Amino acid sequence: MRASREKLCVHSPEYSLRKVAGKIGIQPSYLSKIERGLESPPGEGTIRRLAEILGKDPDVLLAMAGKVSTDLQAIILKRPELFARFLREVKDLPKQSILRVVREVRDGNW
Amino acid sequence: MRASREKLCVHSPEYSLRKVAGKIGIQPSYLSKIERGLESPPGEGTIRRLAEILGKDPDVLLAMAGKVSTDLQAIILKRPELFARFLREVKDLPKQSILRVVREVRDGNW
DNA sequence: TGTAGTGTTTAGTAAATACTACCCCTGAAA
DNA sequence: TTTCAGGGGTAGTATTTACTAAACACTACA
Repeated sequence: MRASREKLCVHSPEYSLRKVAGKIGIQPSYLSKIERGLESPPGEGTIRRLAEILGKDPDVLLAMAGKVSTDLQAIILKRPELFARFLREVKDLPKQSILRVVREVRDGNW
Repeated sequence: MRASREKLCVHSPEYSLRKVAGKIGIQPSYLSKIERGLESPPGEGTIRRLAEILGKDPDVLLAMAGKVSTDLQAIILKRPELFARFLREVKDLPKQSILRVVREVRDGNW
């Protein structure tokens, strides 16, 4: 994650630790510790703002922090039996099968 | 949730507040407050033990507490892009469609 | 030589989470 | 009539989460 920021920083000083920390509304010292893994990862909001600035997928960044987005949690919480079963059944399937299912379902080819 | 326990309690004194609290390893006063909604819901472990004793689906009890089981979270965290997309695409589908997907996928009709 | 910018260190904190420990009152059975 | 199981009340606590604030050290450059 540090690497992402530093790559951007080479091209523009807008991505220095202090600038980025300022933009996402945290202290530079805190961001420094997060990047070096000395501090447990920040909250969801902070991770999302960071993802946006770095141009990363928020779900992936959240996953790196061991967190599941609250909107995904809300989806599961609305129908817990259904989605619990769903996830446990498809969890080991190859990506292709799952994507195919998503596509078929979404396009209504039933 | 209180109702579940009390229903069982009518038939057997094994389900009194004290007995149940003892079995799941918490103080009776704590269980009392949880049942009356005076206390924020307990941790996942406690909810799971309670679900087992009351014969309830742990995923449903966890959902009532606003929590998603850590094993489901782990499934998402392993492939966050895939499952995030998946959940957002199927979230509004009727139960029947989703169950059908589960069945098709599980039975390997592909 | 100073000053502007870089990342880092140290110390601390407010709020939430997940409880424990102990005491109280009531109503039915012994 | 006491005793004991039932539920309830009050207060406190350890741990975790998600940070802040202030000072420190290094580099470059003007």
